[in-house]
Amino acid sequence: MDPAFFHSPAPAVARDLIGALFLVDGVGGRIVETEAYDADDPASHSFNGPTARNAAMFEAPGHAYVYRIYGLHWCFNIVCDAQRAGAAVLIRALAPTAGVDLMHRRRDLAPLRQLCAGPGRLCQALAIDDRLNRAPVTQAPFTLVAAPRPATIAQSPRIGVRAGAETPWRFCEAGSPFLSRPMREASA
DNA sequence: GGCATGATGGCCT
DNA sequence: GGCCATCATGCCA
Repeated sequence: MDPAFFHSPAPAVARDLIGALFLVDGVGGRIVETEAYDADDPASHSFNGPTARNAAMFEAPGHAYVYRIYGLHWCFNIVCDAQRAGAAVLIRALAPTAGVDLMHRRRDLAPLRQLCAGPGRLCQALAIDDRLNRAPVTQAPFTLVAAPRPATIAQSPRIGVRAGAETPWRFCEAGSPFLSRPMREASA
């Protein structure tokens, strides 16, 4: 994928990544769930400016930002927005397509639907940790290929955030069984 | 199905 | 000391 893909603001990149193929060392699948964050966003790690932890968010678009959450899980983001620093897209869930057996073993034999259904789970399945922080996602060991056709996108507030809880910057492939949580009903 | 809780690190006030 | 962009497990229904 061309680095220019990541030059747009975070919500646009988050939307456009739905359906893209994402692999680490040939293991992974199609992206079915993302969330956008930027520096004006009180839910974002970049909201209060650069720190040692979030330094990768201020790299050029197309770099990885990997951080540890709750002391034990990893979360994987891609820096975006060529106009303003501190924006990134969190990859939250994949539909597994490649290296399913290996992911199954790494995930302690979790069922297929839960192999990559959540930011911590997909990092475990793809063996992502802080060694990949600040690495360019346009190069090995990453493979990132744009979606062959536009997916049907559903949109909702983000999961697990308090500040900015109303901002609808979660993007999902509508109807996918591999989401971290079902899309909230947009009732009548 | 829902809800409560523990694990556990780094950053914040 | 409290708060997290989380997950697995246990209990109860």
